[in-house]
Amino acid sequence: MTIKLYNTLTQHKDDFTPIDPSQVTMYVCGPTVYNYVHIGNARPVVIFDVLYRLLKRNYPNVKYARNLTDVDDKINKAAAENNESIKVLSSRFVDAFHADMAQLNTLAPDLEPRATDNIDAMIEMIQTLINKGHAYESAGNVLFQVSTDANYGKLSKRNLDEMIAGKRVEVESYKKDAGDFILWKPSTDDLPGWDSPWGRGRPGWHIECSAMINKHLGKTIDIHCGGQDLIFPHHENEIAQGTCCHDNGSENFVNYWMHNGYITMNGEKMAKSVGNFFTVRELLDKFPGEVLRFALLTAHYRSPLDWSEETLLQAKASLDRLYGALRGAPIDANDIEHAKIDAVEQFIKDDLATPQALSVLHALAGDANKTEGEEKLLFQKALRRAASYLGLLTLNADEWFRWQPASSNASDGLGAEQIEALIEERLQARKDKDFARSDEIRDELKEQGVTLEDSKDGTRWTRS
RNA sequence: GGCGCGAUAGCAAAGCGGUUAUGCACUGGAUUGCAAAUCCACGUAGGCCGGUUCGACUCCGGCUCGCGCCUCCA
Repeated sequence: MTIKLYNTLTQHKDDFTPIDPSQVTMYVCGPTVYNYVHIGNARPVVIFDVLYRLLKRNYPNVKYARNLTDVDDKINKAAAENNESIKVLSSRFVDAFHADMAQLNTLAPDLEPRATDNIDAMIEMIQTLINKGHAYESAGNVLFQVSTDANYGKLSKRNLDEMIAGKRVEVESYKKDAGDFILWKPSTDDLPGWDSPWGRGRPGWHIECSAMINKHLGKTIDIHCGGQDLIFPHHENEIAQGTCCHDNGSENFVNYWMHNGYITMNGEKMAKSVGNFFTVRELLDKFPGEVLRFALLTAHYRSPLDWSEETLLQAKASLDRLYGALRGAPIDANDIEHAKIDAVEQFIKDDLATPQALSVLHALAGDANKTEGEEKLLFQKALRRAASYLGLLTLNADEWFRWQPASSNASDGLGAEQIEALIEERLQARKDKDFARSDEIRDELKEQGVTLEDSKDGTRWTRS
C-alpha cells in the first residue's frame, strides 16, 4: 500500500508521491525558544517523528528540517527581563527542548536551522518580493501585499473579502490592506537587530520558515507539518512568500500540508496564553517519557486529545501490559518478519493511524503471553520490531518496571540490593512455610512502592 | 459575521453500509500457600429528528450541544 496522508490543501487523504523519491523533504514548525515546551507543543514533534520514521523506512533519503525560532518579541521581552542576550536565553531553552524531546524518544531532525543564522536568506527573499511587486515599505516596515497574490487563502480556505470583513482584523495605518503582514520591522537600539536595506531591524515571524525552506530544502518541498493553529495566518503567509518570490508564483511551495489537532484540558485548547498547560519537563518528573509518547499516540493525530492524570495512567497501564509480554526478550529484533509487523506498517501508512497500530501491539503481546519458548520469542521480537515503528518499547522489561523519576535520590526508598535481600529472606520464609513472615515482607515492600510477583522462574519485583 | 472540526459503551479510543476494534475498569473461572502477572469467559455503544437502502454507528438533510481558527499560539 502506498502512503496516504491527509492534506489540508486538498482536504482529502491523498496518496503520497514525492517530488523526487531519492530525496524526500519534510519540514516541521519548531518551537519559539523562550521557555519550556508544554505537552501540546510536543504533540507535533512526536506525531511527525512517527512520519519521519515511516518515510525513512520507505525512501532511501529523507531530509527532515525543524526550525528554531530564536528571535521574536516574546524572546526579546524575556531576555530583557532577565538582563541577558537573546542568544543566551534561547540557547538555554534549545538545550532544554532537545533534552525533553530526547526523553520522548524522538529522532533528531537532519537540519535544525535557527532564525538568527538565516537572516541573510530572509533579507534576500524580502528584497525579491519587493522587486516583484509583492511587498512594499511603509513607515520603516516592509509588508507583504496580500492582494498581489491571486492564490492567497488557498490553504485556509479564506478569501480577502472575508478577511477584511472580519471584525477582528485591526487595520494599522501603515498597511495598504488589512490582510498585509510584516516581513521586516525596525528595531530600536535596545532591541536585537540586523542591518538591512531598510535599516536596522528584525524579521517578521512568517518569513523565517519560507526563507529557510528555500535555502535548505528547495523551492518546493514534499511535506510541511505543524499544529492546526498555524494554518492561518502562519502557513498561509508562508505559501504567499514562498510562491511569490519565484517565477510567477504558480508553483507549489509545499505539496502536502499536515496539521495535528490540539491537546486540550477539560475540552479547551491547551495554550501558554491561557495558562492551562503542563510542561513536558514537569510531566517527566512523574512519568517515563515513553508514557507521554504513548499517550500522544493513543488518539489519531488530527483529533483533539484531552490531557489529564487519567490519560497518563491509562497509557502507563497499557505499556505495563506490553512490557509484561517482553520479559526476557532481547532488545534487538531487526531480523524478524511477521504479518502483524506488516499490519502495523499498513496502519501507519494510512495517515498515521496510530490507535489501530497500537491495537496490533496488544494483539502481539497476547500472542507472546500465550506461547512458550521459540514461538514466544518470535512474538516478542515481532512486538519489539512493530513497536519500534512507533518509537516504543525500547527498554528492557526490568528497566521499564523499575523506572524511577530522575529527581528521586538514591536515598529515597529502597535500593535494589535491599530489595533483593528482602526477597531472599522471604524466599527462605516460604521454604519454611512461614507465610506470615513472607506476607509481611511483601506488604512492607508494597508500602515502599515495590511489588513482588512469584513465578516458576523465581520472584521478580517492580516499582509502581 | 466568515471558515472548519467533533458528538461511540463506566473511562480512553478506532475502523466499517450487513461478521469481535483495542486497552483500562468491572464480574466469573483457571493458576497461586495467599497474592501479583498471565490465560479463558463476559458488554448489540454510537447526541436528537427525518431521509436513502433489503439493511446505517457508518451515506444525505435538519436540529441540539461542544470545540477551534479569523490576534501570539503546536
